[in-house]
Amino acid sequence: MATGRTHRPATRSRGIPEATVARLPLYLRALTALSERSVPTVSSEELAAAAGVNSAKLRKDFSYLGSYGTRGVGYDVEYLVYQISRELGLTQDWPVVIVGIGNLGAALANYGGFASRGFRVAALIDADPAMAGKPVAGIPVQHTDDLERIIQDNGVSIGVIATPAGAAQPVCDRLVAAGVTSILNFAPTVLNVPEGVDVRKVDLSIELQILAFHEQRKAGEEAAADGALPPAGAAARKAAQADQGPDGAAPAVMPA
Amino acid sequence: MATGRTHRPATRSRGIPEATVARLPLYLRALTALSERSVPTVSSEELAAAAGVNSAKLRKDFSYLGSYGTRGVGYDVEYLVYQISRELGLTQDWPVVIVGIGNLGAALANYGGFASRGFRVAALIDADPAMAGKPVAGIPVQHTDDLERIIQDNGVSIGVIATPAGAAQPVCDRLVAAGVTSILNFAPTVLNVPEGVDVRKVDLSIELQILAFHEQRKAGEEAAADGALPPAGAAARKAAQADQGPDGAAPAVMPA
DNA sequence: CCATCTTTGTGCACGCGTTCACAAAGACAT
DNA sequence: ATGTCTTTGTGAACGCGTGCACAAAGATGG
Repeated sequence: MATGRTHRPATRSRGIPEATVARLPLYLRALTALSERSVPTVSSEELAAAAGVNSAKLRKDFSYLGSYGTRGVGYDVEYLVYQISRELGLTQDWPVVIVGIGNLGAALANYGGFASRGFRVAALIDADPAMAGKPVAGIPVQHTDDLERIIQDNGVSIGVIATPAGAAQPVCDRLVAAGVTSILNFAPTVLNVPEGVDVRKVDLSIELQILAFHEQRKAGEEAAADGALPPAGAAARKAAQADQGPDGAAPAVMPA
Repeated sequence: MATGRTHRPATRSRGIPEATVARLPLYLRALTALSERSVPTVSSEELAAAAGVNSAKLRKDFSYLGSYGTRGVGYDVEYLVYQISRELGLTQDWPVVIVGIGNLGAALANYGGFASRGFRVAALIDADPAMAGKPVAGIPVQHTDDLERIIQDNGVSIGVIATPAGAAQPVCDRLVAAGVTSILNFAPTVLNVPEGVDVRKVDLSIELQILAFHEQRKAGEEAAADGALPPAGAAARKAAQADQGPDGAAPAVMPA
């Protein structure tokens, strides 16, 4: 989403599909685990199983990066770790700022997964003056007033927004104006950004709602499949006590 | 992902595309905002802008749910809120358990977005005996030993995993065995689940790595576009001080 | 009642992503 | 050196999702 590139203009057309890019971190994680166990090589079948994807897909993904495998043997784990890291830009250091140090922001600051792969929490920023100076995860919180200076001083190009929904867009605008070109948004809002700025969003509520949709359908199907077979899961138990099936006649509001 | 349904077997083939389902919560959020402002109707164009999608896509999405619009006028906001809520299964109550009450788990428990839409945190579960009984977000933490009983007693079908990576799969197995059929996974691991169980994953590290990829490419393109135009953003500043371009000759490890 | 104007609903074409299936490539044993 | 066996890399077909563009539908004004 929000991958607003018009084309592959010049610079060499090594266009790696977006879907592939999204899987590279998955492969990298699996490979890192193998590396720690000192496994020298791995086949596409094994690695695909570890990453939870189809092996043909994995091979095609790697083919976009170049031919790094050896037929009859597989892939050299260490070499592949390096190649993927380089492709993802993880061989360099990425200073990151987190804006909005509430429950979620603090949890993110404490999250170990950040530092593990080239990402470094350069600063924590919050609008609450009472928070200023207070250390979270060993880093003192700074006030929003200094946002622009902080971005500039640290050469930050990746920002994480963990503010309430209402504050997200203004914060986003200021981050972008200060030079941030990639944003990870945890606030439940659609962010408007100029071309050239990438936004990825993480929304817990949306994920749950998608799960609820499938859950409801499972319950509906089980209920529709007659009461012959006894309900086994909690979903069936739930469906039994649900007042309204998934496709009942509209009970509440009706338009004019 | 992990939408392991073989087909639409029977029950009526009202197959709503997965991509559409993923957007429904987005529409619902925008519509709820309109509803709170007492806006009676909205056109596909306006709503699409608010949700950040193409208007044709929005209309097609709604067409899967039925014909709820009025040509020349638009959509009735209240009616649409109800229809989407019903389709997503949000007219009923979904008890949810959160397993793993560390930084992230606690933040999730405190997150207001849960309760807002039919989701209720039924229980918090952690493996640390020292946590047992301690209230988080007003809910006492219970020990992992009681996991099965808690699931059963509360009729839980949706579980949230916020444990360390190593604990995720065992916890997942126990949740599924106890009747949970939908899992939201925050642990950085691939979860193996039997057919019929849906898993959605949220991985902060992966999102950042995807951003880093695009960020690196932007920096590379800017650098390749000659030094004619002065570097404007922080990314360009960063690229200038980066030791290695995105496509330099392999410097470190090399395979045999 | 008719004409006009707005907005929906959708047929169609296009592009991306996935998967199968297989030929080419190389390791390894004899 | 040669044959066999494993595994990669990819051509090709298919299906899904997206967006254009337009006809149908209904509201609205005269």
